Amino acid sequence: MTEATMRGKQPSMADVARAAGVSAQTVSRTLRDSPNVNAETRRRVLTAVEQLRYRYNGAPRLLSSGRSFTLGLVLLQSGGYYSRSAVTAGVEAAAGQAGYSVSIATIAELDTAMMEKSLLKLSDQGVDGIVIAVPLISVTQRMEDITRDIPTVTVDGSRTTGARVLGIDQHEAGRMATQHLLDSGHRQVWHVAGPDEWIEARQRRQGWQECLTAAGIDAPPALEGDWSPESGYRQGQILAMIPEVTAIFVASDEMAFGVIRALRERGRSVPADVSIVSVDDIELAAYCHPPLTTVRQDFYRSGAAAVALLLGTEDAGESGAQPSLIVRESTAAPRSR
Amino acid sequence: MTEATMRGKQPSMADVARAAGVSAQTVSRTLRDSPNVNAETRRRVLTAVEQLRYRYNGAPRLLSSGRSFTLGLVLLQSGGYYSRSAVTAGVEAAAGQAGYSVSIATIAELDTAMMEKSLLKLSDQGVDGIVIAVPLISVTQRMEDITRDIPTVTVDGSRTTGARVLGIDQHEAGRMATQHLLDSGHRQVWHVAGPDEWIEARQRRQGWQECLTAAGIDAPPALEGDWSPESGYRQGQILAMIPEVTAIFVASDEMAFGVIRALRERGRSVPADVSIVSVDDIELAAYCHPPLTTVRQDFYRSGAAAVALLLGTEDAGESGAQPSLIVRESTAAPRSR
DNA sequence: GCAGCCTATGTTACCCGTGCCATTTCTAAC
DNA sequence: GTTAGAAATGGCACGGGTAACATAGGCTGC
Repeated sequence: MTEATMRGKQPSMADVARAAGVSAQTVSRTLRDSPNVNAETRRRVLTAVEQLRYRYNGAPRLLSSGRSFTLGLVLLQSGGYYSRSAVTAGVEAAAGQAGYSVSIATIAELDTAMMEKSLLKLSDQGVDGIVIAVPLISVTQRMEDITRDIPTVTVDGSRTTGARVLGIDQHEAGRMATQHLLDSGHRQVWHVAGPDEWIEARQRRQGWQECLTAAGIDAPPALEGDWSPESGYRQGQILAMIPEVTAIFVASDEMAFGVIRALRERGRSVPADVSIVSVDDIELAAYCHPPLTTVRQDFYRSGAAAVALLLGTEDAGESGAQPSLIVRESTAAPRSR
Repeated sequence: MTEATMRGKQPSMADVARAAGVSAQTVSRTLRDSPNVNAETRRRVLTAVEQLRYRYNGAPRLLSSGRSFTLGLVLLQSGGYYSRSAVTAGVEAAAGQAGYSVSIATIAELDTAMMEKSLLKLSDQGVDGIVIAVPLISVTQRMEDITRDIPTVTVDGSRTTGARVLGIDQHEAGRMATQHLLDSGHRQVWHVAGPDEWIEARQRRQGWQECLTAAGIDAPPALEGDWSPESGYRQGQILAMIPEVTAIFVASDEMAFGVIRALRERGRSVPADVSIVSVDDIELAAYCHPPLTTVRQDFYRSGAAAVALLLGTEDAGESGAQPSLIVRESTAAPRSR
């Protein structure tokens, strides 16, 4: 029958304090697990919280301390579903552990204008830090301006200044994939790369290139997709027309699906005629036909590591998990001529 | 050289007011396009805003309004990567349009305890509404308690009370898939269902069952997977051993990958020996071997519709898009005996 | 018995945009 | 010239959690 009960308003800490017969400060301390609260008092407070259905309100803290205990996560809407999910889960888990919540901003396309908008949106929300899981290489001045005051970590991307970058060793992934094909007896390895804007695509390509160079092989021109299976299909159609192609390193599992389909349609069998190695090890990689030989990466861990870096809680520098080659049936020795 | 400039802090309206030689109230009015502001004053204010790089701070308004303008989104960490991404994007887009931000809570497993924890976490964050994209049928009293004060919408799930449910017509999806197989000449259709806890799995199974019943066929027992390709593989191994199986309706594309692999390993070809229809139309469905005949659903739209429902901004009840059958190569007429 | 310290709790001020009301200046109408 | 009203602007309080400081007991050690 109190006023607070009658009105539609949410109860405040003051209401709880009144009900429990303590001060608001004590309520605050209780809810934040501050050490100096008597067990009996705590119990009374928690009972009052329960009864009044009190819900914490973060706005005042944001107002006075400037900290929201919220991290922003920028994601690309399409493509790379699997890796994105894993990164998201990793970010959220690590953030949650540290008492932070995660606010998302998805961008429809990889485009600096949308990127700016997302960053601005998160910035307006007062996030304490930003994890960018969209590895855009070109960075505008405006983006720099927005993130100047907010700690920012880019998962596997590149920023010109200020922001830190968490690198998974994509270079090594490219090298491993290529080396496996060479070890299987192939004399040349072709490559379907991701978009050149993505630093992980670049690194994988560099790993491929350098591995070939180290083996004394001139790398053929790389073909470029956009991570979608459809783009893999298009590049695969081209590769299917080149008779000497016997081994292809594809920059993602999803594109590899497209490449394999194109090859099959042109009568080139995998792995009998052409061997394929890709990167990601998505769940479906083991269940398609043929099961994909691929380089696995731990995206969950990357996401968690990004948060650790942001919050300065990382235990050590060894945050990035090493890639590992999973050999399945999409690779074989080349047909002897 | 003013204090505000020296400190790392963001400038406030008061700083702008000082710089422009007006009161904070006038700055507020100017920025909100209030009518009663002199043109010359407005110009001075805007100049000061520009110079000080003032950026609006929403926290005080949140404080006064008691609303956080944040929605919570509960997601399952594993499985159904594609649909989850699409739902997320839809939710975030619709929320963003309405001026809301989206805070995520992922749960590792489909489990009521984790669910409660997630809801509690979002509740503690003071979200204005919750979208549950984890369609758990069993709902605990505690969950009801937590969400009593927060508008909640479950995408494709079921809640006992209070919370609203946004249904895609999964029933129809199951019916369409089954009917297509019957139309192709099959006399019997087997089914690999999703977990019974998921209402969408139940509905799809019901659609399958009723379609068979309507055709005067006794439905065989349904096999149950957990949405993962691996679970599809296990059920597929069983079905491969039953000679009379010529047509299978699989409740998700990802499980269908597993089923096909199991059939292939037992020497049963798709679609020559066994036809497969699944649901989702993930991007990879068109690029595997054989390309999947599947029922497409618009998850993005579901996510957006959920937010509309939550915010009461929905234009009409026709929020859920109808499923549509995409015929590819995993279905064919049964081998004539 | 008192200094010294720790524990438990209360009091006050602050964060900053905005609603409400007060005040000033100017114009219009009689 | 006086009054009514509009336009432009300022002053003040409010919202709710929390840092910082203040206060009141209780305990230890000599």
